[in-house]
Amino acid sequence: MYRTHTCGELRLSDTGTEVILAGWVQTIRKFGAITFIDFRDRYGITQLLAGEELNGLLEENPLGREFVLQVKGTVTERSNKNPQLPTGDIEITVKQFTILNRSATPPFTIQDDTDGGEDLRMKYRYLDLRRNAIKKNLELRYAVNCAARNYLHENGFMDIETPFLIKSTPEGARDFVVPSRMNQGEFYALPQSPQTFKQLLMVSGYDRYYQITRCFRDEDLRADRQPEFTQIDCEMCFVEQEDILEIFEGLVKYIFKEVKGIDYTDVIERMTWEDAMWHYGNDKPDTRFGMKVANLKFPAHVFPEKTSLLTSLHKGFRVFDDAETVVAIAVPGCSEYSRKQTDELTDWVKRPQIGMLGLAFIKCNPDGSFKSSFDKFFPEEKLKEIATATGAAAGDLVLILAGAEERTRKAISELRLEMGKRLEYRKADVFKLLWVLDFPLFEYAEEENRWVARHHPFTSPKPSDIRTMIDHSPVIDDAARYLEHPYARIKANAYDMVLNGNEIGGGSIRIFQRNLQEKMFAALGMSPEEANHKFGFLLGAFEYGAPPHGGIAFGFDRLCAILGGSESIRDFIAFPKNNSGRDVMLDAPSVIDQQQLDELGLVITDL
RNA sequence: GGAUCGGUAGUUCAGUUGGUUAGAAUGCCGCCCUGUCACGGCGGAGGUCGCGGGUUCGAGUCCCGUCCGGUCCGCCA
Repeated sequence: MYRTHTCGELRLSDTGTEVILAGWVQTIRKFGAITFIDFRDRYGITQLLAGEELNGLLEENPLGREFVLQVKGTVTERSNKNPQLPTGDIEITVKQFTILNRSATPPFTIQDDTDGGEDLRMKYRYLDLRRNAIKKNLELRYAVNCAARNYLHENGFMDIETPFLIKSTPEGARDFVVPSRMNQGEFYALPQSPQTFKQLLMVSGYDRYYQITRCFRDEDLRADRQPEFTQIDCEMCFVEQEDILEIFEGLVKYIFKEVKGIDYTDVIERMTWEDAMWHYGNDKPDTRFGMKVANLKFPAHVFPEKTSLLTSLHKGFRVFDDAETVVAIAVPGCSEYSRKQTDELTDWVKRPQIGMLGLAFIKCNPDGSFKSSFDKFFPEEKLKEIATATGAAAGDLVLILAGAEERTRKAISELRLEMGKRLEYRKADVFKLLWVLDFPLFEYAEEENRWVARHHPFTSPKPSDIRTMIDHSPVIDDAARYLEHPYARIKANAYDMVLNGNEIGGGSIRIFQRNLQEKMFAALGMSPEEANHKFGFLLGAFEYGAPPHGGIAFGFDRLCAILGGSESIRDFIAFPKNNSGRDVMLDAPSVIDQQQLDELGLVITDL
C-alpha cells in the first residue's frame, strides 16, 4: 500500500494515528537539527517534521524540490499552528521515508504565484498543472461538466457521440483537414461543430440530444479562442424558441447553483439584436453596468425603426456635420478629468485597433455648467441639450465619437467597456446573463459579393420573413447599398446567451423542410449541384419525416473561464495551444517523415 | 494578412544621452541555525544581452533584416 491518507485530509482529530503518505516535496526548510517539509499532492499540503534521528538518512539521501516520497509517521499536534493551511494544526512526525523518484530542479517555482512566464509554463505544462491555481481551474471545469451532465440527464437528454472524421464543408470557418491513406487524394475534415449530425439525430427521433464535445476551427487565435475547443452541444425536437430559452436558462442557473453556489433568481433580460446594437453598439453587451449609448445622429437605413434624437443637430461643427454617425456615452463622476486624462482617452480611441480620428467631450460640471472640447461651435444651452440626451447628470463626463456608422458604433462600444473597466463596474464576481434575440439571418460579404449566413445556413428565418426570402432574389445590383436589400431585413430564429459581455452560447430553430433549406443554400450563392454535393445527405434526410427542431451550443471553455473570473481560457484547458496554434510542449505541428507522406500520396512543395 | 509590446543569469526583471569588469530579486550549491511555514544569517557558482548584418574608436543600448513569444484588428457560419 502506497498511502493510507492524502496530503489534504488529516486534522487535529487524527492526532496519534500512524499514517503513510505519498506525494511531492514542495519546499524544504532546514532548521538546524530538524527539517520541515511541505508535502504536496492533489488534495493539499501536509507538513512533515524530520527530527534529529533522521539527519543521517537525510545526509545520505539529500532531498530536493519535487522529489516523490513515501513517508511513514505519526500525526502530531503542532506547537506552532498555521491557520492558513487546512492541515495547519498537525504535522507528520516522520519515522521512515522512501524516495520513490528524484526530480531535476524545476525551471520555475511550483507555487500559486509562480515566477514562470507563460511560454515556459506551457513548455513544462505537466509541472504547471501541479500548481494550485491551475488545479482549481480544472476542478471548476470538471464541476461545470458534471453539473451540465446532471441537468441534461435529468431533463431527458441523451449523450450521443458523433464522428470526428467527417466531410469538409467550409461554410464559415476554415476546416482542419486530415488526409486519407486508403483514399489517396481525398481528405476528411474535423468538425467545426456536430451541427449536421445533431440535426440528423433529430430526424432519427432522438428528441433530446447533448454532447460535451470537441470542435475544431482553423482560424487565428486569441486569449479566448483555441483551434480545438469544447462545446456543450444540444438539440431538441418539437420545440419553439421559447422552449429552448426556458430549458437552457435552467441549465445555466443550475450550473451557477452547483458550481458557484449562486442562486440566480433574476429574470434573464432579453434584448433584440437591434436594441443591443442601438444601446450598446455591440451584439453581446455587458449589462453589469449602464452607460448606454446615446444616438445623436445615425443613418436611417441602419435603424429604420428609430428616430434621431437630434435631427436638427446644430450645424457648423464639421466633425459632427460630416459624420454618418454621432454617438455618446455619459461616464459617471468623471467631469473633473484633467487635460492629461482627456488627452489620454483621445489617444486611446485613436489607436489603430479603435481607429477614431478624435474624441469630443462635454464636462457636466457639478455646479450645473457645461464645458466642452468644441465650445466655439456650440453655445452652452446646446451642450446641455446633448448632455441631457445622453442621460448625463451633474459631475458626469460625456464622451462623443463621430464617424462612419460601423466603425464608430464599434468604437463607442469599446470605449464604453474600457470606461466600465476603469471605473471598476466589470467585477469578475458579478454575473449578469442576457439573451440576445432576432439576429439578422444574413450578412453581406462584400469581398465575396454574396450573402453569408450570420449564424449558419441551417438557421430558420422568422416565420414572418419566410415569404420575403422566397419572393426575392438574393442578387444585389449595388453592393454599396446592400443594407437596402430585403434580405438585410430578414430576421433569424436565432438566440445568443451572453454572460458579462461574452457570448457563452448560441443557437437557433433550424430549417427542417427541404425546399426552404434549398432556398437558403441558393440565397448563399450555392448552385443546386453544389448544395447537393456538400449537403445532399441533409437534404435527403429532410425528405423522410424531419421534425421541427432547434438547439443551442455553449462554449464550455469560455464559460468555465468566466465562472473562474478569468479572461483567458488557456488556464482552463489542461493542454492548450499557444497564439500561433502550436503545442509548445509537444512541439506540434511538426513535419512528418517521407514514408508517411508516401503512404498518404502527399507531396510537399515550396518549403 | 496587419498593428503593437517584448526577448539580458535556471527564472522574473532593471540597465541612464552609445563609454571601464552587465546588475537586483528569486532559484541553485556550500556552511551555520531545534518551531519554520515567503524562515533567517554568511559565502559561492551562474551571461554568446534571441539570431544575422550595419553605423561607430566603441553597441545590451542606434539602424536594417530575421526568428520566437504576448495582446489586439482582420478572420472566427
